Amino acid sequence: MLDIKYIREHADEIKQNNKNRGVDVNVDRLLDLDTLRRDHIKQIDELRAQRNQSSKGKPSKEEIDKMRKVGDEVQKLESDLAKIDIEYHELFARIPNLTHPDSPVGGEEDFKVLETHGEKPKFDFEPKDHEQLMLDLGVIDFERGAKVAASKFYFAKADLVRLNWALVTYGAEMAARHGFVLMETPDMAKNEILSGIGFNPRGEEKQVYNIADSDLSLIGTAEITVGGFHSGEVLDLSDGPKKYAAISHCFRTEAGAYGRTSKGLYRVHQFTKLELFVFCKPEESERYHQEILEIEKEIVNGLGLPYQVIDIPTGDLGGPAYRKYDIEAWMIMKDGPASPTGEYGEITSASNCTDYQARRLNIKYRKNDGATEYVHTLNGTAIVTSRFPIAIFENFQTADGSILVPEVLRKYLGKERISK
RNA sequence: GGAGACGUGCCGGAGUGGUUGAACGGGCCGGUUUCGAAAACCGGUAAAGGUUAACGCCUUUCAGAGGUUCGAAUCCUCUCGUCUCCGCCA
Repeated sequence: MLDIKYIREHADEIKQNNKNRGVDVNVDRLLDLDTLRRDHIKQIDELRAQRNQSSKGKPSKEEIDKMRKVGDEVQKLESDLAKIDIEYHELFARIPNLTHPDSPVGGEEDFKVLETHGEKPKFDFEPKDHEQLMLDLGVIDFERGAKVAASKFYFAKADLVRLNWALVTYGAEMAARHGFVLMETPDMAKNEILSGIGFNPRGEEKQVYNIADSDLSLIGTAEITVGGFHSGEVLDLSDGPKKYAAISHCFRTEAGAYGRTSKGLYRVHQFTKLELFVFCKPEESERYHQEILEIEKEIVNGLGLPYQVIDIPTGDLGGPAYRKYDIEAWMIMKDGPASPTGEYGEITSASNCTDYQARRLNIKYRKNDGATEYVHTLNGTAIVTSRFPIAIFENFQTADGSILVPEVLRKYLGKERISK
């Protein structure tokens, strides 16, 4: 959510920004509704003031009659206002965040490569993709995942489980070293928290599973629960920002995603993720955005994966992000392009959401002068237990079909090679 | 899951239909006093929205939503949460 005052005063900028982001919202209609809305509020306030004036003492019969009429009028205006509010909020919620001036303008394929690290592997044998490798090693079972739950669910087994745990532990220790407080969160959240973070819990574009007979949904990322953690609070940031590394299961319907890269583990309905989240002062958010990216790079560097860092273009930022960096690891992905380059697949994503989420979730901090102001929120992936293993299996496979475990994981995994 | 109690400001805690944004106490901030401090005394201490050039004025908010009423923190309904007891369980 943006500041309606800002939209009023910068309508043209907002329209251009929406266009860059590929979002079609009728800004003029929103501003009309805003005017109408304020007009109604003004009238209601005036009538209420009248009524309050008369209710100070015990009113006479005539006064009661008069006040009854005022009351009716207020009620009518309020019901009109309620209707206006619905459309107003519906439009307002669809306006995306402002955009960093350096974000490349364009669609999904117009990303900018900022950095490239590591050497792509050279195999002196025919390399396999992760699905084949995992099936051969007996560490994954998609068929039974489909039997028990649905297609695109899976059972991880044996050393894949150990690898997942090792990755999470490795990532968590790295995050903790950087001052992030470790957290396990609920795997469900109220729909109002989902929308506050920018997920749409209902409607055609929804990406989440709803829980029947309740106001809850399964979370698509711990970003939702950690963001909600401080909702409605005024934070004390005098000792620095609030930094959390939160682990949760993540559930995604991936509706409409078929046909995109869907081989193996790349796009599944459930995975586990360690998410970094920061609540900070507005002037610090660009700095912590860099810090999150640096930690992600440290994690991926430690694993020895070849990767590139990309600056996400305006058309692919989603609603809440002001700027977003993804790390894409080199992958085989024989089945189709993981990213538009055809060679790299997203394994992490770091977003600066400025005050967009904080406004909706009402998260502020107290400034030195005692006033309050919305915080900035940032989030980034530390570890994901689906795409990290993809990259590890595909990059570190050997001629006999076994997988060389990255050095940093060996102490957690207890072995240096995953083999039959 | 069953039975009961409760949910008021930064905190404790009054308040059962009409100057109650809310007594009283604590905390915090400012001042007086003091060489300084403590104590004492005095004053201040919410947020959101509307309006205004500004001072200010107005509206809303006593868990949340809805209802009754000319008028609700106070009455009614539902939801959420907390506590106690029972059951169940990791």
